[in-house]
Amino acid sequence: MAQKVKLSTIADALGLSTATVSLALRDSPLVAEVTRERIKEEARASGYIYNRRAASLRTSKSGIVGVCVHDIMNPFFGEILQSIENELDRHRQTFILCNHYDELSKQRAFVDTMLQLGADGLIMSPSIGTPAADIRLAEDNDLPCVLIARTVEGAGVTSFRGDDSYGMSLAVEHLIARGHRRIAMIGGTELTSTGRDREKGYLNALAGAGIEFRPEWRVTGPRSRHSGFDATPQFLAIPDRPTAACCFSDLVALGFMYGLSRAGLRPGIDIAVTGYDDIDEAAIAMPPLTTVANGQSEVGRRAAAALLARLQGAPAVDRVELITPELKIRQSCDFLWPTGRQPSAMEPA
Amino acid sequence: MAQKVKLSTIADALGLSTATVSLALRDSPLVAEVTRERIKEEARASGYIYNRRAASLRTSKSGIVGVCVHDIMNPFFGEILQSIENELDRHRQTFILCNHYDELSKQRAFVDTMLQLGADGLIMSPSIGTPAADIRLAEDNDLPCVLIARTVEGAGVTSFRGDDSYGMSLAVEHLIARGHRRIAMIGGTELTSTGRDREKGYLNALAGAGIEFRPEWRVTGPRSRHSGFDATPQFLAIPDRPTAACCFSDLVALGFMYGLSRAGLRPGIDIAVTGYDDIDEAAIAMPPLTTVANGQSEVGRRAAAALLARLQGAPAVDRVELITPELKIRQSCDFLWPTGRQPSAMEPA
DNA sequence: CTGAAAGCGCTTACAG
DNA sequence: CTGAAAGCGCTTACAG
Repeated sequence: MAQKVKLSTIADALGLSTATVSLALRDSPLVAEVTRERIKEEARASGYIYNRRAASLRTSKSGIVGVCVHDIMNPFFGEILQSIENELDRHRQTFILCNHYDELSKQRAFVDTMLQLGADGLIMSPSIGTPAADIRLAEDNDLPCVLIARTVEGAGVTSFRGDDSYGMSLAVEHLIARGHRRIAMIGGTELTSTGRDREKGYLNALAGAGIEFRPEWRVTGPRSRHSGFDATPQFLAIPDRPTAACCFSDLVALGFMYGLSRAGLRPGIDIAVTGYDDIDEAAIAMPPLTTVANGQSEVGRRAAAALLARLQGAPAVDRVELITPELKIRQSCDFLWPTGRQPSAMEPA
Repeated sequence: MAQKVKLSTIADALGLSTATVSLALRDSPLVAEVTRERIKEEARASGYIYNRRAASLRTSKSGIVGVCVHDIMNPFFGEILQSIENELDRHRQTFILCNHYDELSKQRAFVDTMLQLGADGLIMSPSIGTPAADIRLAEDNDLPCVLIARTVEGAGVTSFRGDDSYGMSLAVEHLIARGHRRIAMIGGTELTSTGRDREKGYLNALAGAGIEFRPEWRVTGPRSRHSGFDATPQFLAIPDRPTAACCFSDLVALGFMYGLSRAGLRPGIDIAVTGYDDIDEAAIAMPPLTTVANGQSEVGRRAAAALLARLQGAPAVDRVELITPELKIRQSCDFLWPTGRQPSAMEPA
């Protein structure tokens, strides 16, 4: 390329002013149809590239929405992200993605960048340890925020997520209804609202059935497939071994089932297992995973819509919007292997 | 917040010029130590936010590197992205991520945005159907590109990827060495260099062992876990059924193994299976997946390093840098189930 | 060591 | 319907 072409290049070539060119390129009816077409043609022919920094500096709108989550690779977020992206696309907002891996420093670097770039809004699944002040800092600097999946107390913004406590109780009640009395819960942490709420649901369901919870049933920590796998030995070592395990997420359940198989146990037969999220894989897994649909695309859609409303000037509202989860019964709590042989789930391993 | 604070706000408060403030904030030795500290303190106290658009407009450097791949949720890319991010972080470049889902229009929108934002560079796994001209457009507008995972002929830039043909031949030769003569290949498409090269490796290995390829062995298409699962019936319907399948990727293999189990067949026993990529899950899967390590973190690291060199002024070079893959033998080609029972892989289903 | 001034490429009142 | 001019918030020579 010879010289960078800018508005004035086009204006000069056509004997017009930059004002007219600027207006025409943005389809302003103020510019005569013919002029507009000549301008667009010239822009195309000269390889003009719109300088968004300059425009944004002038207008203080950037057309950018930042989206930041802790685990981009988790299919749970995949679905949320896709529905956010759809919604944003339709409003011609550019979607900028970030994976903070639950590292506060990474999240802060991203929020800073968004601030410096003059992003119009932010959607995030807040990192473990996010202080409310971090959210308020963004809000105070004209960067409207909407939260997904997790809640930050006192942040003063809306967060969209599934009703984790209710959802987990659905899974545990299902297990209880199938005759299980010793039920472990694998994964999740006190450090997130998700972990706390799902544990609450587990405990509530147990209490509701008059089952006395034993602390050794609670295996905290795992939030990924691999750590679900790694938790298996700890589960197997629980005295008076539970016959069932409700897992923090599908990923944890899937890894845990691998671990069970590795130990010579048959998930769904020797040990009943439930997941959480109902990711795509749950339905094709072996055994197909009984889980809780978490409404991810609704979370994404509504979060994006809420942010878009904020961009139009709607005020921040301090509220959590709960999406009602739904139990998906498949076969991981009572599985008939294709060979035709089906021992009872209660049969000792 | 009352008023937006900018350089001049700080300058006025301290009785200095914006030039001095600007210099001080960027740690210029031109500014006296004491002055610098006073300025930084004032910036902190007043909640100053650096306006990157303004700076970037002035300097025509943005500190942004765009990264665009077709499947962010694939752990294969997860590892690449993480190593790119590490490398970029160390050079204080902001990493902006995009998932183009193999849709050319999404990729184009992203490249456009990067151009308009004045990004410094671009790393991408080009979408199916990317014309070389798309890459050249970016390069011609001062946006240096480096490709990963896939190659675009004639683009004139460097691409980093595994030696797919060699890698696949490793997997197939392993199968052949274990006695298999009827070997299917599941997944991948002619539309990407990856698909073409892996198929080439499969065909070469067959030919090298004097095995005559039969067209019905080639099940094209699947590139995800779910489509690998869905391909199972087609595989099972192949006349004179193959005893083994080499899969296009680990994800395809994992889905295919689910499909096999669903059909009452035992992966690793009734049908030998290989994957490709060696994602984290391969080692914990049941059966543990024999696969080909594809050097993803090296791909990421080297691609980032190459881009960084371009940002320093290194010229574009038209070359493909092949990372040598490595066979990882686990048990999916010869599996001993924990129950102790181990039928031959050749035994009819 | 610090300051005054120009300029990056847009858009937006304001005139005409 | 079109143009002249100011200004968004920085940084960079250039002076002093």
